[in-house]
Amino acid sequence: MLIFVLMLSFTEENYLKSLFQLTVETALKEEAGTNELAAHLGVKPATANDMLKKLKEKKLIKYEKYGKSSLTKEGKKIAIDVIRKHRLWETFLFEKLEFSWDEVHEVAEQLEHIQSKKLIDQLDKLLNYPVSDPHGDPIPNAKGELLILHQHTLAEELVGHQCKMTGVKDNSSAFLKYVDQLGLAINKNIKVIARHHYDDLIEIEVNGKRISVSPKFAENIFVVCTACKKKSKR
Amino acid sequence: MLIFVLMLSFTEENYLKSLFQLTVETALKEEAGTNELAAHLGVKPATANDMLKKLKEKKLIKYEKYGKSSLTKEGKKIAIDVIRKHRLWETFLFEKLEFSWDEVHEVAEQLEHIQSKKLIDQLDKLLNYPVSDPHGDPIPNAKGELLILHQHTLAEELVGHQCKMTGVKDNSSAFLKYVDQLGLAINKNIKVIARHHYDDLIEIEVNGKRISVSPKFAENIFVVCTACKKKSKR
DNA sequence: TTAATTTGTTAGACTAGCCTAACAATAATA
DNA sequence: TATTATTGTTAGGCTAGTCTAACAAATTAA
Ligand SMILES: [Mn+2]
Ligand SMILES: [Mn+2]
Ligand SMILES: [Mn+2]
Ligand SMILES: [Mn+2]
Repeated sequence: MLIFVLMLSFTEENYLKSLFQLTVETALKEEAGTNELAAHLGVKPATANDMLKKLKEKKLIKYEKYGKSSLTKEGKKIAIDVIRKHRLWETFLFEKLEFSWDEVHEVAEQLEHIQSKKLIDQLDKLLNYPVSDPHGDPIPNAKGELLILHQHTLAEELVGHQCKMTGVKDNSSAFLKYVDQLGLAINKNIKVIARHHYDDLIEIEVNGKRISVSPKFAENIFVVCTACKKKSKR
Repeated sequence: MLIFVLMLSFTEENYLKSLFQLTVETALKEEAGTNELAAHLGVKPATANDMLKKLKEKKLIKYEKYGKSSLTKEGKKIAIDVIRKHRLWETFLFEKLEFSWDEVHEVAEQLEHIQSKKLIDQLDKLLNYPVSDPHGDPIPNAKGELLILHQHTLAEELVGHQCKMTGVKDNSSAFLKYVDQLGLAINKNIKVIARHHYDDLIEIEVNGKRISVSPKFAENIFVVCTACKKKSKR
């Protein structure tokens, strides 16, 4: 019996990953538009359009002319696998190779395309089956199961509430370094002191010190409210 | 001041590596032919010819129409860097991820193209600055210095001499598994018992047992003679 | 030293992945 | 509803890397 292994290029894998991130992972919608996808990947719509046809041909996405696109079951499986590899590599770089959390993403973008089941499973084992990466994002397990839980952001937190930082939305090096600078980090306790309506700054207390952050900043910090403990889905 | 980083494709890196392996590393010659290089890379001569022109343009090789090719200083530097990455990754897979020596090469072929100086230097540190890979091949250091020492092969060893296995020439999985099967491994002591001229088999003693190996097999086993201790260059 | 063989080159074609420019369909708005 | 803006598609072109087929140069053998 001949097993057919659908070998995808780096580019194809990246399209599937992007589509996943624009739909399933943010759970806000089931499908994404061509321009949106192109923008997310940093290519022109015409380019994305070609690839959408190709991925449809390979039965990895659902796509109809002038319609939005979504992943098929098979496409989703591949996207999750790429994300698993990305996050395990980020964790490896952070835990074992002394990388800081703002340095890991760029290198993981390359490493996520290495093809070797044994490699990734052994890496998982070496890291002791981590459940989240250095940015607080959940790592899919070997079966492709991914915990998708909606964390709310600091921007949505109520005044007076105590919460704990669980992750970041923006993964850019610039943002992450800024977070470091302010003394924030995953698992830090944050108390929302006040919202200044004059300039929309949010005053918080962290490490026993008071600082003010912008709404843009606060929207990129995931927190879990230690007070109201309410469950939610991402 | 703008620093020009010559970004090479996987393919270009592979051509430089191949050229290095056909020339410098085996020290038998300074230059390689187009057909020879093409065969080593598994492409057609016409394809290699195109790339040779391109690499000449980039000043990474010396090449003249109808002539042999050789690496420039810059080309050599890049080739050694790729080889360093390849062998460090092989060592990592072997030492940290429970890969066997016949499994590492294939994955290292992919990993050797990842671009990150920090990654490779930290990997080197994690592995405690290894000097040779699982196949006994020398690992270039961070400065690009590569120990090129000629080891002779079991096929050249004299009858009656005692020697120690130091590496393998053939890195194929098939060969390496065969070596395992016969109870041979790096650092094993081997005594050459006899040469059977009838069928050219070489009888050796290893692990207290006598076995016979073919000339083809013996030519792919590097040894150092423990008796005659003579120095030599590869 | 001519002929045969080997080695290397050129021309032309193909695919993947990207682009721009022109256009078509859909959605938003007046 | 008609107009405008947005979104998506097509056509055609580019580069990198590969191929085949035809040919040219260099080497080897007769
Ligand atoms: Mn990342
Ligand atoms: Mn991450
Ligand atoms: Mn190898
Ligand atoms: Mn090796």
